Amino acid sequence: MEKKHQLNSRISVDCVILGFDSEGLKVLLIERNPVIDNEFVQALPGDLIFDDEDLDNAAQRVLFELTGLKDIYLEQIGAFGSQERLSKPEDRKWLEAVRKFPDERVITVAYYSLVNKALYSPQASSFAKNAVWMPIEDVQSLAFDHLEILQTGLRKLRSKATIQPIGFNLLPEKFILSDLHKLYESILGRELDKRNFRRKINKLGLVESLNEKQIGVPHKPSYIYKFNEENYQRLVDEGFDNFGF
Amino acid sequence: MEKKHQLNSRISVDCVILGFDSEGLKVLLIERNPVIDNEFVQALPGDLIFDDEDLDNAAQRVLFELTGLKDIYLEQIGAFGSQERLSKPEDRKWLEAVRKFPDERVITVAYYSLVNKALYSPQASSFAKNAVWMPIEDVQSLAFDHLEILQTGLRKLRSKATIQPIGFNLLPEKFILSDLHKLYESILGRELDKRNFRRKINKLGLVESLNEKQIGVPHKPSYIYKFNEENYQRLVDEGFDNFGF
DNA sequence: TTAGTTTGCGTCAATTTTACACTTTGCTAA
DNA sequence: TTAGCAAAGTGTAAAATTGACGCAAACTAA
Repeated sequence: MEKKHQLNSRISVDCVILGFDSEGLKVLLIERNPVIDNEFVQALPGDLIFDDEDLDNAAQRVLFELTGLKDIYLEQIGAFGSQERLSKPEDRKWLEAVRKFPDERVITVAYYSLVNKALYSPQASSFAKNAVWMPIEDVQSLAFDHLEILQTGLRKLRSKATIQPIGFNLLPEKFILSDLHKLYESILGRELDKRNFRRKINKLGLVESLNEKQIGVPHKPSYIYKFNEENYQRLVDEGFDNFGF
Repeated sequence: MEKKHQLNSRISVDCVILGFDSEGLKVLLIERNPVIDNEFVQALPGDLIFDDEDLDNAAQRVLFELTGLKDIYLEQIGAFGSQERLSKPEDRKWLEAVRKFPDERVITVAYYSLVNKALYSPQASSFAKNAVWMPIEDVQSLAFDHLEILQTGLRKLRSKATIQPIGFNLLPEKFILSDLHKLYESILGRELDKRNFRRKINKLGLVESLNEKQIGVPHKPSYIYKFNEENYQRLVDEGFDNFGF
């Protein structure tokens, strides 16, 4: 049997940044500078890491360099290392245009986050021509294996949302219950009965009512709520249920 | 600002192989050939990948080369890429003894599996001097950041076990309910009421009774069961609950 | 004043959870 | 043969949770 070699590879990071607003879930994509014609290939923000930075820092840095987004809590999705992940023709051309060693194998470590879209205005820079929020249901094709990464990230988010509360960073400090309701429906991708939803939220003590109401809305105004930090944190730590079996 | 470089790194894989038997959960560790004195450092089985193999294959290969274990279903835990992960003095010495470029940064991708310990007899080879099953509660220190990897793997397993049935690959084809009961107690690390446990298993249709009993046991013999493949698979696909909220 | 819209309850039946103890069966040792 | 051990196997009642519902209240805009 022939002796194989343990050669070097490069490591990159890719970020699945999901943004929530009243229209649903969107994902932050960059459009690469076209190397041929007017081909705008969309991709997750991602790039090679430096040799002297931790993975987590690299993800933060790369995200910032490409989109201007800063101080985002990123959670690892996993590593993607298929040999063919860079071999689509349009990707090859782009790599040849921008990389010193376009043939070198790259293994990527993906991260994700879910943010309150209203708080962030991405600004494309570096090799990103544009940075756009794309409704997840409209995403058709992405560079490299980024579609697979996106789907894995979404699955991870959904699974996480059924175990832990979500929303602290996603809603403004003061919000109404139907915002939270919509958030959960968006994430889980299905309808949840309003009354049962509210009952559960109340039982968990996840939110507390401020004594304020909406004003100027053309319907019965809602009370305004904030998260109960103590209970929220407890549920993050313990999870909703530890058997579920 | 100084221009940083995107240098090469090496990629390794590490395997957290958990084995279940009547005594509880154990983890498969290798002991490296000592480079000084009689220092037997324990480590997860792991090594650098080749440049022409997928991560998943690399994990299979490395596990086989070090321990002889083959055809094990491995699930990714994630990537571990801290800069200091190789910098403990005893690890440095070992790397200097066995690696061509001991200073090069290595990012590792970890995998885990839970197997029926009785079916596998690890045989150390390559740079592994010994391969041993170690009760997880006895693991004190491991090479590199392997303790952190082990803990992350355990957390992942526990979380998975509350969402999906577990046991198909862990118990022999025919087993008794108290085996399954012990399995769940081992994984979750807490007691489960026998009657409630059995009721739930029955309701889910996870197992079906063969018309056989244990023989030769010094107590009332149990009926022998097998998994109901159909229901088992359905629960793997659907999970126990998809809101849990 | 009315129509339109969303909020914010509340209830009932069905299911699930939790806590808890005793009898049965077969073997073993006296 | 018998007594004792060890694990198997079973039932029930109270409490909590779920799921599927409908309707009145509050506010604006026309």
